[in-house]
Amino acid sequence: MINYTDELRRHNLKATPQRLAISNALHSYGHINIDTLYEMMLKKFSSISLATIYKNINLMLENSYVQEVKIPQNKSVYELTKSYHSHLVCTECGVVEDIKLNMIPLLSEVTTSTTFEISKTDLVLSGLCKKCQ
Amino acid sequence: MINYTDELRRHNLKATPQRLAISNALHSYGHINIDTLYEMMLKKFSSISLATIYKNINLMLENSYVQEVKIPQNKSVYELTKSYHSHLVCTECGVVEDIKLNMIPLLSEVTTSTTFEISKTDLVLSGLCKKCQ
DNA sequence: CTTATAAAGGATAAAAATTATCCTTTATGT
DNA sequence: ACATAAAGGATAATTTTTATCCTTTATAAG
Repeated sequence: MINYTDELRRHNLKATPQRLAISNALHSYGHINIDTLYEMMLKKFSSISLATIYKNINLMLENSYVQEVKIPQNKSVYELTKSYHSHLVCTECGVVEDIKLNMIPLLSEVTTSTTFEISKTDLVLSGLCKKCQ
Repeated sequence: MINYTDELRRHNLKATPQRLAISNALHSYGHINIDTLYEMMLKKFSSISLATIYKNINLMLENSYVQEVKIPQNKSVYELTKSYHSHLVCTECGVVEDIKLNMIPLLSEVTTSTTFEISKTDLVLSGLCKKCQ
């Protein structure tokens, strides 16, 4: 159980018990969708409202405290913001993993072939994890 | 106006007037979301149902006739299936462009660092297009 | 060129997902 | 300790997507 009080405040978010619990759920799961997060939260706060989950995730997104990962043919998952990385998704069991990849060569390829000024890169690699192969 | 009759049939989809129009809308727009597609279709079929749009897009996705592109902080757009490519998205005006990038080096990097067997790669590069810079 | 039939379209209801509202409670700066 | 803006909970309202039901139609076979 990490204490995320300061980290929340650093992102201009009041450190409420619900937000601390969301932070810990995100940390322990790594990646979690709204429904699962709601279920997890219900265990700690039996009367928490689903609206609270939505309001918080949206606010946390606005304040860059969490990131959304859009998963092909599935619901988005959320993660605590950390240094840049890509994602691996298992199409069988749905597990999501982080992976650090060097995007520099790709980005310079973009620079030479287009006039876009890229500021953000979202890469999701789908396939089978070890267990599901 | 391209005739997509054969192309639809090749994907086991009956060539109805509505589907031919959807095909042409996808072709002329390149990338289009559900709402815009519905608006476009209403011009040709004043009484087309939104349900028809959803049913067709879902069926076309199942039959790999179209692909979904999940856009960060926005609604998904759809495109006719074509050879593999990545996407550029302008965060200002929302325009979506295709871009061919060599993913081989990246994928071999994945192979050496993980046990995942990758079968699909979704890359979305966000930034500013020429006009919006 | 008919005809039979499975499938598609339209209208609409239902369900699912997300956001807004309103009032009570609480985190936090002073 | 207190004042206050903000957050939580309950719930309504919206929005998005899917299901249902009946009519129409694309298409394959004769």
